[in-house]
Amino acid sequence: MSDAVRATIRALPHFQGLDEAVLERLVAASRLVRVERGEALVHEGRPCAAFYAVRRGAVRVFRVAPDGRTQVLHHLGPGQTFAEAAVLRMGRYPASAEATRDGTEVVEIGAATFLQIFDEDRRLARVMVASLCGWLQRLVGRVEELSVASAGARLARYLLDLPAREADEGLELRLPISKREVAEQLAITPETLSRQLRRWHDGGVIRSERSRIVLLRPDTLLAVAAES
Amino acid sequence: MSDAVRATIRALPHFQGLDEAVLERLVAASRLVRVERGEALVHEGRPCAAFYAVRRGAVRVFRVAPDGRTQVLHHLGPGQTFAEAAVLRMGRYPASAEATRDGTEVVEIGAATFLQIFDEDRRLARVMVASLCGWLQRLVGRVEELSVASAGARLARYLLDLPAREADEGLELRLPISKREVAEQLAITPETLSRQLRRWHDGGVIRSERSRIVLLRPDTLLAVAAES
DNA sequence: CGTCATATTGATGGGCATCAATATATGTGG
DNA sequence: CCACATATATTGATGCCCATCAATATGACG
Repeated sequence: MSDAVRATIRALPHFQGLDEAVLERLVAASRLVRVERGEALVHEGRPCAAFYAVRRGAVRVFRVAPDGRTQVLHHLGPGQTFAEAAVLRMGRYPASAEATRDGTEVVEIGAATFLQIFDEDRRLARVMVASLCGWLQRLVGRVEELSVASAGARLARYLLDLPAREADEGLELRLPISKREVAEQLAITPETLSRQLRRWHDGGVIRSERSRIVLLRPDTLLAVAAES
Repeated sequence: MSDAVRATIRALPHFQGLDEAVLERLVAASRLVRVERGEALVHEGRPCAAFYAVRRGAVRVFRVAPDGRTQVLHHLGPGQTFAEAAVLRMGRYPASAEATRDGTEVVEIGAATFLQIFDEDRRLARVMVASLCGWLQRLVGRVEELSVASAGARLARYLLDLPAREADEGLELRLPISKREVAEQLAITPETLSRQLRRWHDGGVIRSERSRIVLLRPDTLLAVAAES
C-alpha cells in the first residue's frame, strides 16, 4: 500500500536527487487514490490542497468553457504529474481532471509538506522549475499547432510522435487511447479524424485496423505534418 | 544609463523583496539594449544566455512553422519579461523575439549571475516559480481559446480585456498595437478582423475610428465572448 | 442477445482563409 | 509642401476545411 506510494514518488523526475529523509516526508504526506472512469480528481476553481502523479490508468485534464463545451488540455498516463503549478501558486485549480479508465490510481501529494520542502531544498526548486518549463514548452507547441496547423497536420504529428516499432510493411503503432479521445486532444471531431484516416488508407499511406495503425509511407505523413 | 537598467530591474515583480546587494549584482550582470523595429532580440534554437525585460516600445514573441508561417505567441509591452523559462532550463530559446517599434529598449539580464542568485535566494525561487505559473495559466487560456472560441469571440475578449475609460456613449479604448498585429495575436487574418469590426459597427455595438474604439453596448460583446 | 459506447459514412452549411482590388495612412526625398 | 513609395486597412468574390446533424455499423460487455 504505502509501498506503492513510495515507489511512485521515488520514480518521479521531480524528486530525483533528494535525501532519503526528505523523500520519506513526502511519502508520509501522500496517499493513494483509486477512482473509476469518469470520477473527478480535481475541480476547476476549487482551492488546491495537493498535486497528483498518475500511477495506473489514465487521466484527462480539461476546462469547461462558459457555453458548456469542454476542451481537453492533456491526456496523462502513468508516471506523469499534474497540478504542480496550482500548488506552487497556492491558488485554485485552473482546470479539472478526471479518470478516463476504470481502476485508475493516482498518488496525491499534500501541498503543505511539499511547499515546506520546496523552501528548504534548493535542488527541489531547480527540478520543479525545469518541470514547469517543460509544461510551458508543451503548451507553446500546442498554441502554435492549434493556430497554424490543419486537422490533418495535427493528426499526422500525433501519429508520428507515438512510439512505433518496425514491421514488414512499415512503422506499426497502437493508439494508446480511443479515437474519440485522440480527437478531443487534437481539438477536432471524431468524424473528421475518421475521414482523415480513411483518406490516408485509401491513398495507401497507412493501413488501419481498429487501434492498430501501420504507417506504410511515413514520409508522406511527415510532409503533411510540415505543411499547412 | 546604468540608472535606466537599475530602475527597470527594481521595478520587476520577479525581484521584489531581494537585498540591495543582490539587486546590485543583478544590475551589474545586465545591460540596456536598444533596437529598431524588426530587429531580432533572440532567435529560436539558439543557446540562451540571458532573459529580457521590456523597458520601452514593444516586442513580439513568435515561432516559425516549418512552412514559413509565423505564429505570434505574445505581444509584450513595458514592464513585461520573456525567456525566463529558457534561462532556468539552461537550454535553447524555444521561440524568437523581435521589436515591433522603433526605439525599443530592453534590459538584458545575464543568465549566469541570475542562476547563481536563484540558487542562493529562496525568495527568488518562489517568485520566479509564481511567474512561470502565470505564463502557464496564460498559455492554458490561449489553448482553450484557440480550440473552442470563434474568431469573433476571441476578438470580443481581446477588446474587453483592454484598459478602457468611461466616455459619454460607452467604454472608450485604444488599440495598443496595429490591427494587423491584433489579428496576428488572435490567430485570425486582418480581413476577418476588419469584417468583424464592421459587423459590430453596423449593428451599433461599437463605434470605431482608426485605433480608437468605443464600446456602445459592452454587454453584447460579453455575450459574444462567452458564446461559441 | 440486447444494450450502450465507439466508429464510420453521408449530406449540409457556415466560418474563415485566400486572392484580388482599392482606399487610406505613414513616411521620404526632392 | 507635394509627389512618390510603402505599409496598413477595408471590401468583395470565391472556395475549402471542418463542424454539425443524422443514420448506420461495429464493437464491448453484462
